[in-house]
Amino acid sequence: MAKKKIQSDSTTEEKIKTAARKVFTKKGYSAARTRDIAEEAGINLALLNYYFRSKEKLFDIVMMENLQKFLLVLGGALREEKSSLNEKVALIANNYVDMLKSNPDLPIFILSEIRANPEKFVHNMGIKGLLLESSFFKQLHQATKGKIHPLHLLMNVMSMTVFPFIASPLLQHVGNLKQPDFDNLMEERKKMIPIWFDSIVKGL
Amino acid sequence: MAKKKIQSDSTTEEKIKTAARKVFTKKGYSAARTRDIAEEAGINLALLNYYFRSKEKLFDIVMMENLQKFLLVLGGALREEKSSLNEKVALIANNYVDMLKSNPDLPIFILSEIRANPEKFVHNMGIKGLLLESSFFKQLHQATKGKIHPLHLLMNVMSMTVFPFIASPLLQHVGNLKQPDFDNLMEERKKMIPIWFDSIVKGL
DNA sequence: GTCTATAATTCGATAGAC
DNA sequence: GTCTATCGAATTATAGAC
Repeated sequence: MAKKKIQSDSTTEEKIKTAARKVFTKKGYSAARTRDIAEEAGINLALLNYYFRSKEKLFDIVMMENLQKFLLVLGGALREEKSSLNEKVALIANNYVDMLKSNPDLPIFILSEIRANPEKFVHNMGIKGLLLESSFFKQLHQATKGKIHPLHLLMNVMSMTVFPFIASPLLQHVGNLKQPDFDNLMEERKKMIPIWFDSIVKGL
Repeated sequence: MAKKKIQSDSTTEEKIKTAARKVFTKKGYSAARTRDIAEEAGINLALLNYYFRSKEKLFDIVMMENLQKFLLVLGGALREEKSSLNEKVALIANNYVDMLKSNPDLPIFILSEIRANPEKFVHNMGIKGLLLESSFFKQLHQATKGKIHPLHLLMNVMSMTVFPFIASPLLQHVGNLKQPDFDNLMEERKKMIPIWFDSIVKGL
């Protein structure tokens, strides 16, 4: 408990983890090279194995951190007990857009690696029954009036928020957008997604 | 023009391409092994290079085919001149769900590879100005009443349709769904997405 | 056209000096 | 703890027999 956490990247171990996070998240497990990580960290290749034993063990750490970062946004809404459904949707949209503007490669990294290795990562995610028993899910269920599965509404919120970041290179091309244009659209979505969500619910 | 196309997989070249399509689409460029492709095709490794010269050249063929398959669904809606906006949305949702049920790895493959190599694949896509000048885009623009960027509406349709397939391993886990349950949800979305889209437009 | 055998390179990991 | 040097396995690609 008495950690000596002076700075984030002060120790060699932290420098390697920071570099690994950057390289793995950008290129994925298979395309990432341990030599790239070592160079990015400004240390020698041997040190990587000295601290983390293998590429896979280092990757697992990065994967778990990234998975937690991604699910924490949704988890934050689940822990809000007394807020309304629309407030939770607004919270999710806002927090995801803010987080993904700084981490645009995160969703496709997570979803690719889970798909490549479901049995390995689909556990230890801590939200197995957590979602289905949350007040958020109950609110979703009420909003559907029994007409559709509550998961549809959750899919819609997650889709409209996260997908544009996954498809951004394609969207920017077909929409003839520069990066600032795209960022502006994402900012607009923060306030529009709750409105759209409300329209969907009212139209059921 | 006078092709001798007897069967799809009759020739060795076609067998290799079919195997490559399967392995590359499932695992991506970096994780795919030419040996896996050769084994999947039931031929020797040397034959792969005899027909396609290199892993990368074979990959480029698969990538272009997959990119075309993915964009053709959207392109189909762009070519519908006289149908209404809601009809086009229904067409997109139906065709994407049908296609992605048979090719669940397709979207994440395309979007991952484009992200890994934007400058290489973002060209030759044939829909640069095609979208912005289409009657579909004009209809989207009219529907917004000048309140939001028309791309938002396109993003919403694509998101709600495609994203669930990208995130299916995660969604099936947190929603406690088996594969048939998930497929049923996707079938429901074919008819719900046009309704939800209409609600969004009316709520603007 | 198809195969076996192998070359050439890359990559993850380790031994050993300091 | 950190480095240089190198090993061994895996991978792409090719040479050459049939």
